[in-house]
Amino acid sequence: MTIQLIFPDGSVHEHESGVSGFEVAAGIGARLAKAAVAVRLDGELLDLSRPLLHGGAFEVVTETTDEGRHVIRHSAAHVMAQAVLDLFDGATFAIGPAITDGFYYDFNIGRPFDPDDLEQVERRMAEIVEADQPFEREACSIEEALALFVDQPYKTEIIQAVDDSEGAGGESVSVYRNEDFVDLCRGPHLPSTGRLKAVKLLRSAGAYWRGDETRDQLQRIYGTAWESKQALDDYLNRLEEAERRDHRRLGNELDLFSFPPELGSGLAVWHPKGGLLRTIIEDYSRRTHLSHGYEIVATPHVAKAQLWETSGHLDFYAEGMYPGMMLDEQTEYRMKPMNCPFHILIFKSNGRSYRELPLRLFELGTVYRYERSGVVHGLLRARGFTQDDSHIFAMESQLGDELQSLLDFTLMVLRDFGFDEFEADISTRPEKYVGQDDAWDKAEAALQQALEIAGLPFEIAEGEGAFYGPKIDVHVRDAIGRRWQLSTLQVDFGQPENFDLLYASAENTRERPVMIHRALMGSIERFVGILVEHYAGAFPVWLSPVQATIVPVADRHIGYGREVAAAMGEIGLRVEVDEADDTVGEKIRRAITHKTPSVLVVGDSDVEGGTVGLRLRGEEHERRGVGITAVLDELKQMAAAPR
RNA sequence: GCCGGGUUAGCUCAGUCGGUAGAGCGCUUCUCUUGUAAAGAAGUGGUCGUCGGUUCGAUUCCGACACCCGGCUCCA
Repeated sequence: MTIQLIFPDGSVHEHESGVSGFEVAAGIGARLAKAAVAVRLDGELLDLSRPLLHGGAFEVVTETTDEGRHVIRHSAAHVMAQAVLDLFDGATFAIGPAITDGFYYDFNIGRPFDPDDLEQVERRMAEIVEADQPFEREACSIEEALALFVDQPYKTEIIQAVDDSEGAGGESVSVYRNEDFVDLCRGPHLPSTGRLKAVKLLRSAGAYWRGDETRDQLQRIYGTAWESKQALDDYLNRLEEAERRDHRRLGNELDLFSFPPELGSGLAVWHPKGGLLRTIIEDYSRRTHLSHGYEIVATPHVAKAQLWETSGHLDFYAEGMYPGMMLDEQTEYRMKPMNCPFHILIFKSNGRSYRELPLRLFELGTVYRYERSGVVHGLLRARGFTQDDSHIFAMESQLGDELQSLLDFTLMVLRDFGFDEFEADISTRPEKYVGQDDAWDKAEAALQQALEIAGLPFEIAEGEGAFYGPKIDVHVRDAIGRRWQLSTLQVDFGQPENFDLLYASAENTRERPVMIHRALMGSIERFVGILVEHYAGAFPVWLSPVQATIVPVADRHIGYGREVAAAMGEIGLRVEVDEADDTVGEKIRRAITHKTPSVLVVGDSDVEGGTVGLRLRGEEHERRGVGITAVLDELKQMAAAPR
């Protein structure tokens, strides 16, 4: 009996039924066979050794693809589990998937791993790889599997749940064996452990069984595995690059901000250069909101607890709020975790007409959220931060148009800050929700349509919406490909209800408006953190706190340097004169390490000719003797804000 | 909040098997007056995170707390 395999190029090839994926790959080419780690038949990934029993779309999965690396990492996870079970008596193991750029496995060895343990595990893994043990797949019944893993409570639980993602599902499960190690696994795996060429364990950490904090705390070991030593090194270099970009490190080196322990966890102070950077960003934000139909408001940082009861925050998110303060006898006050109730009260301060809608209230509003102690992370997750927050009050009929222009505005802002790769999520109605079904339907459709018109790729996160409305989250990719969630556009049917918001319609009836909560940068703190990492601290000129450093060659050139600085300051450039008693080389080095976009060296010939030596970031050579007017023009142009 | 690791000079870090500490950079001063990524010299700088315990003696050992780091969980 023969089967027909359809290759990716559309060609059809006949093979004997039962032929292995490896044999097919070898028939195509020796190099392909060597690089193969698995095959895909009609969408299903199979081991190279697996007999192919039916025809269909066929593809060889090679080691340099994401899927191929996934197979490598999954096999590496198995070898790690094998090593741990070899080394630690009574060790139990839970799950060990491949993840982006690596893999992990969760264990219980009755104590945490220490760094020496990891080295030992890594050495044992190397021995297993050296032994080149074949991975062998077996199908077994649930009963057989339970007997096989009788000493393994986590495996037993998985088998009993017949978890489709772990075993084959249904009546039987698959296991993989190499030597005396056996693990429950769907596969596929490499043909043998010897195919692992570049594996490294990275760290261990606690993790809950099934991700549930009420269940066992397991010990997770993270590792990474690649198709070659070179690819592993490249990855490790990328990790180092990410570390070099870490906003906490750069924030310190560039003197932008700090987190004094005296203030408490998650609370930043902004140093002069960071304060300037923030102000530039905030000014941009106010400017663009004003030119896009928003009105700026300002609101306090605390309010009566009663307000948060009306808004529902105390019901749902009390544990995320700072505790109350008792003032004026019996009145409790709370720090604000959100700005919306304040903006709502501004809406309510007047009777509103449909003619005023959509009413867009904007504020750089500072909020305080009591983040759990283990989660604060520099500027990216702080306890006090400022949102570029707006609440839009609109008629339901305006929702579609409003969301669409809002999305345009959002993308404009993100592009202005140097992001040009976007992805979005639409989060739809959860199980418990407020508002009418048809209103939800319309809002979800409006969100989706806005994304389609803007041409953004998006995914639908079913049931992930807040109870009060659906939302769009916009993610960007940074300069080294990392994904960050920035903007959120959120429809709210709940708060207008809670606060009994009304407007007078054209027919002079009282109607309930719909609200949109939205933040584009999200939090200014977090946005700055992401910008620091995106630009590795080397901000575009318009954002640089210091746009030019003037370096006098000798003391006698300081006066001229100051004149040049004054001329630059007059056209709005931010300039410093480095008057320190250092050599020219040292001063230039300092300016460069501080990521100043332009360095202007002034010496005898410049004083004489009214020129400077101009060194721009990114240009290979400096330019000598450039006339002042030309420099001013050039820098002014470079420093122009996007709008 | 949970698990693990950590906290020594402004920064990055070494060190003390319990007898109160060191480097590089920075900073200050002096000399040099410099032309495109580190001139030379001399200084300065630490309640060894906080509080308690053990001890003749604690920066070192133990405990609690604070803060940081890596994960988990959470993220209106």
